[in-house]
Amino acid sequence: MTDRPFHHGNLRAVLLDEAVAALRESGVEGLSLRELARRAGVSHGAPRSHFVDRRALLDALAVLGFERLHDRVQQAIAGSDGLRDRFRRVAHAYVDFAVEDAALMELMFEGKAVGAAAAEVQAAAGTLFTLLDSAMGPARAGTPADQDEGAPDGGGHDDGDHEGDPRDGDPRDDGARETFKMLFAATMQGIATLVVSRRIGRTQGDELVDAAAETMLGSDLARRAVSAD
Amino acid sequence: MTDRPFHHGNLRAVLLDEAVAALRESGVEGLSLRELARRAGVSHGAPRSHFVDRRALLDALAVLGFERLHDRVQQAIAGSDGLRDRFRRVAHAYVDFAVEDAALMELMFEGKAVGAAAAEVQAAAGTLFTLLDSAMGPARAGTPADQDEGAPDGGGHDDGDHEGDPRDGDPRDDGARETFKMLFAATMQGIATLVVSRRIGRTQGDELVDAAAETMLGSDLARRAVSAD
DNA sequence: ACCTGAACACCGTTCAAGT
DNA sequence: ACCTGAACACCGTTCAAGT
Repeated sequence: MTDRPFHHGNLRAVLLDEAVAALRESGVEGLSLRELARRAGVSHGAPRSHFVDRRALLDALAVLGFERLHDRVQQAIAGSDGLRDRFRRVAHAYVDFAVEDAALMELMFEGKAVGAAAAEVQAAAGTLFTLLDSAMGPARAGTPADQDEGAPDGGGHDDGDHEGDPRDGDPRDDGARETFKMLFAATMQGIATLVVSRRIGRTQGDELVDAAAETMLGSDLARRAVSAD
Repeated sequence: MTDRPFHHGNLRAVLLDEAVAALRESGVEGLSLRELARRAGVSHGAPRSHFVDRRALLDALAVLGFERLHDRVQQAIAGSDGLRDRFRRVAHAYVDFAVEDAALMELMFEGKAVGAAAAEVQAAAGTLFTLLDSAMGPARAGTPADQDEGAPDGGGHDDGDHEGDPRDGDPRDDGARETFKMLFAATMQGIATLVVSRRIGRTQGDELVDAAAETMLGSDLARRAVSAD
């Protein structure tokens, strides 16, 4: 209809959408700000108004990626019936997303963001991990399991400094929950990597997801970390 | 000593070494052929004699990466005592390598190589996976477990076409072995990714490796796939 | 506030020319 | 066989100028 296509108030959103598509076509290395500007019908300097540099765009894409994955996992949870089924569905949703948007996933787990952008990415990741936590069934009373929202540093030591009594039953319970959750994310991430790198086929990947889900749910760790509804 | 540094017969090796160092400093995106040429003291066109383009260099680096990881795993196996200890040491060696040389690892599992280069990378990966297989203890008699050396394609269906008798005991045994091995690689890969992306700390990563090793060794899958020495 | 377009430094790739 | 150096197209980034 109009002569000059769009690029009015929503250039930022257009660029991000175009970027997601470009990522699927040619990966992170093939992602060019100038090419994006061309696709959006603006001059090569225009993106600068919304992203100070290429890194800023990449960081915004990482945040967007975590949001989309969060939605996918949420849908998987919504359409599930019981702990076992839920666990399996979430696992498949996670790996499917990681395989379909491999380049986006790469940006989400690059860890190259710095400063405020890094905090935003970590926050988006934290929201996803909190959702994964909720998929593990209700947490122990008094342990809301949200200690992963804070700083990305820490040292990994979280024992022996907040209980006055050395024997207050199950002192490592939310530690197990945290471990289980991260092990889940790591395993699904890794399976996706094997598929993307063609080390295994897609159907073999699906079988691996099922095997992993079974193994994890049947483990000693699960007994301490996961609870039925 | 000499005025013009080196670059005589071994420019290819020099470029690869320089590239590994550059990868550690500035990642895959920061790797530039011209910069490498400068570091090696040759003109920017010189690398062309050894690598037809940037992709060829990246593929060569992937192969080199698999060889180095293979060596690390082999050392871990050599210095271990018993199945459990061996398993744990290999796991840590794998993750340590992946964290220290994250950018190299990225190249190893990108899956962007094409043609002959892709076959070379797959072959190098196959050698590593065969070693991982051997770390799982002796295989069943008559199943040398080397069906992962072939083409990277397949469809994932490997049942019901080579046994004349439908009930020849443990028909899925080496299937379990394959699954276990790939699940191992996937899990360690994923843990490394979480560390690199700063989603977890290094010490937390080490704890995850131990938890994963324990969970995997104690699984039903392990009972079918792994054998004591 | 947002976009244009020239300018600059850097890059990968190609190729004739040297040794 | 291996390397040089000019040439070309592309890129990210900066910035004065427009609206």
